[in-house]
Amino acid sequence: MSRTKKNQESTILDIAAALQLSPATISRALNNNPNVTPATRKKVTEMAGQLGYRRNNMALGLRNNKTHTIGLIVPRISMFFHAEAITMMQNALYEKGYNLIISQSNDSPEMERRLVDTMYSSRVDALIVSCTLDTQDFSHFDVFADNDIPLIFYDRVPPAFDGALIIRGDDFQGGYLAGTHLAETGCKRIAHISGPLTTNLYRDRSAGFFKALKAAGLPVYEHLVFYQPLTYDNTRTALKKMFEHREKPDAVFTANDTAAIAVHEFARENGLEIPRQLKIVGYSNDPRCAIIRPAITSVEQFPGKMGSKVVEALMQMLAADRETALNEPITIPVQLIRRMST
Amino acid sequence: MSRTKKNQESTILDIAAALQLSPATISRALNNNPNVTPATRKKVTEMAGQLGYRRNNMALGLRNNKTHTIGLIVPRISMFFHAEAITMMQNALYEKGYNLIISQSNDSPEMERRLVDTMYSSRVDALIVSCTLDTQDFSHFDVFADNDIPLIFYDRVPPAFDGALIIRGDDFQGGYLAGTHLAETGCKRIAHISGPLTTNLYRDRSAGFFKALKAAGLPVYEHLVFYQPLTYDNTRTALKKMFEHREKPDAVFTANDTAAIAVHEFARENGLEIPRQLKIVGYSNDPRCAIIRPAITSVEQFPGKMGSKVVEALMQMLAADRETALNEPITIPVQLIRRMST
DNA sequence: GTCATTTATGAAAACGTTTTCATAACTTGA
DNA sequence: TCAAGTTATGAAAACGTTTTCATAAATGAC
Repeated sequence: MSRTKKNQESTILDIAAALQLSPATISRALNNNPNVTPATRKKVTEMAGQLGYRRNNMALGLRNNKTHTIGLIVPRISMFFHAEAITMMQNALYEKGYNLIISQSNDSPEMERRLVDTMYSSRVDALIVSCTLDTQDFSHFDVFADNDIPLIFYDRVPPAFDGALIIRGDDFQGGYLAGTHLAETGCKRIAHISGPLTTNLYRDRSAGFFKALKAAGLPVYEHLVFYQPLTYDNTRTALKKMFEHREKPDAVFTANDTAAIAVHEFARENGLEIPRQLKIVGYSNDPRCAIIRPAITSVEQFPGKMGSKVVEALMQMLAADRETALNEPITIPVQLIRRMST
Repeated sequence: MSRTKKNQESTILDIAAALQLSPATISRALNNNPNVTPATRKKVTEMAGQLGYRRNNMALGLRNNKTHTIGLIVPRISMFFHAEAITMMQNALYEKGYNLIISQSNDSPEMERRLVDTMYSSRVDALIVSCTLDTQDFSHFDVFADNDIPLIFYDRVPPAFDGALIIRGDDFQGGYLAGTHLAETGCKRIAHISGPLTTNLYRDRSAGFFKALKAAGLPVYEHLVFYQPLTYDNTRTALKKMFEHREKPDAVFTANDTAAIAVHEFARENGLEIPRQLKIVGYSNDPRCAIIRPAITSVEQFPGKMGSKVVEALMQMLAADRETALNEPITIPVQLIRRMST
C-alpha cells in the first residue's frame, strides 16, 4: 500500500502554474472546448493526471448554479418496492451524470419537512418524493415549485400539486383486480384490511376493491373492513376480531404484503386451510409472497418501471424550458400475480 | 395551492441590502455569532424568513472546504443487511448534521471505481464503503487516504488498508457457530455452499466452519463443498450434483440466506424432510428465514449495530486531528438464531 | 508583404458564503 | 469628563471554477 502523500488537493491553478498557462485555458482544455490546441490539451490532461487533479464540484456548482445532484425522499429504503425503484433511478441517473442524495422520512411528516429544507439548501437540481403515509399538508414542497425546481411525486402522492409531476401506480385497478379475482373464485364474504385513508394509495385500492364487489353483486360487511396502519400486529388483532364474529370471512384482501403474511400465519396457527377455507390476496408482490407456502397471490406494481418513468420524466423537465411540460399525472399499470393462496 | 412566485433565490446580500447592513453582519446573525445585537439578530431572522432565504450549501462548502456530506458505496441497497445498516447510519448522521450520498456499485468493480472518483469530486467529508465481491485491487481508494479524508470500510472489506478504518462482522465466529451447531445436532456429512473466496466474508465464514468440523472430529467431503456466486440457480445446480453422489449430505451450511432458501425449496421438491433428513443453516438472518416453514436457522449479523458503530467511529475520525486514531479494526459479534430447520 | 480573418490564449468578474482585520460606537470606573 | 476597554459593525479577501471580453498570434487571400 505504498502511496505518496500529497497534502494539497490540487486545483486548476496548480496546473496553470506548472504549465505557465492561464486557468482559463486549463478549464477549457479539461472541458473539451473546441478552441484549444491539441498539444495544449495533451499537456494539460497529462499534468492533471500527474497532479492527481479532480474537479471541485462545489466550485462548479456555485459558479454554474447546477449541482448535478438529485434529491430523493422516501419513507423507507428497506421496503421492497422502494429499494427496487431507487435502484433503477440511481442507475439511470448515474448514466446521465447525476448523483442521487437518498434520504428517509421514516414515515414522519416532521422529518419529511426537515429533509425538504435540507434538500433545498443543498441546491439539488430536482427533487423526487414518495410521501409519508400521514402527509396531509404539502406546503413544505412549495419552495421547489416557487423556484421552478423540478419536483416529482411518485407512489405516495398528493391529490394534486401545482407545479409538480405526479407518477403513481394504478391502485384503483389493483384493488379492482383483487376484488374481481376473489369474487370469481367463488368467495362470498371477503374481508378487507386496508391502511389509513390519509394516503391516496389505500383510498384508491379500497375504492377499486369495493367497485369490484359491487360489480360481482357481493355485499360489503362492515365488520370485515379495517382501516389502520398495516403492521403485523394490527393485522393479527383485526383478524382475531373478525373470527370471533358469527359470520367469518372466506377471503381477505390486504392492502400490503406484510398484512397478507400476517393473515397467512394467523390461518396456519388457527388450522384454517389456505386456500380452501381462506383465500388471501396481498399488494406489492414482495418476494416474501413467493417464498411462503402456499404462496400468496399479490398485485405487482412494477417498481423498476416506475423508477425509469420517473427518471425519464425528470430528464424532460430538466431539459425543457419552464413553460413547457409539467404535464398530466402518469399512471403505471399493475398486474395480478396468481399464486396458490387463491 | 396559492403561492407567490419568487423568481430569485435570495441571498445574504439581499437581506443585507434590505436592512442596510453588511453581509458580514447577516452572516453572523444567522450563525448565532455572540457579538451581534439581539435586536439586529431579530431583524435579520425576520427578514430572512420574509425573503424565503435558505443558505446555499455550495457556497458554504467552497468557503469552508466542508460539505457536511458523507459518501456511501454499497453493492446493493436492496439487500436486507445493507438496507438496515444504511437506515441506521443515515438517521445517526442526519442528527449530527450530515447528509448521506448513497450509491450502488451493483457488485461491479468498474462501477465502484467510478463512484469513488465521483465521491471525491463531490468533496464528501468522508467515505463509507462496503466493497464489491470481486474487488481485489483497492488502489482507487488511495485518493482518500492520500488526502487524509476519513475512509471506513465495513462488512466487505480489504484485508488491510493503510489509512482506513475497518469494521466487520465476526465471520469466522459465524462459520464456527454454524459448524458446531450442526455437529452437535448429530450431522455427519455436512455440505458447505460458500461464495467466491475473493472476499473476506466467505473466506472467513468457511474457515470458521471448517475449524468447527475439525474440532468435532468430522471430515470435510470434497464433493460437498462449493465456492461460487451464491445465487439461487447456482445453489440448485450444486445441490443436484451433491445428491447425484453416493454419499449424500445430511446438512448444508450456506454462506448466505438466498442459498439457504434455495436449499429449502430443493428439499421440499425432492421430498426431503427438514430437519429430519436435511438440516439447513444460512447466514445473515434475512427476514425470509423466519417466514418460510420450517423456519431456517441463520447467523444474525446485527446490521443496525454495525451501522451505529460506523457512524460512531466516523464522528471520532472527523473530530480527531489527523495523527490520532485510525485505530485497529473493529469486529462486531454475531449470534446463531436457532429455528426449526436444525 | 500587407490586410483581414480566424484561432488560441489571457485577464477579470462572478457565484454566495465566512472570517480576519480594522474601526466606529458604546460602556465603565475613576 | 476622560481614558481604557468592550462591543457591534463593515470592508475585503478567499474558496475553485467558468465565461465574457479583449488581445495576441497565426493563417490566408490578394
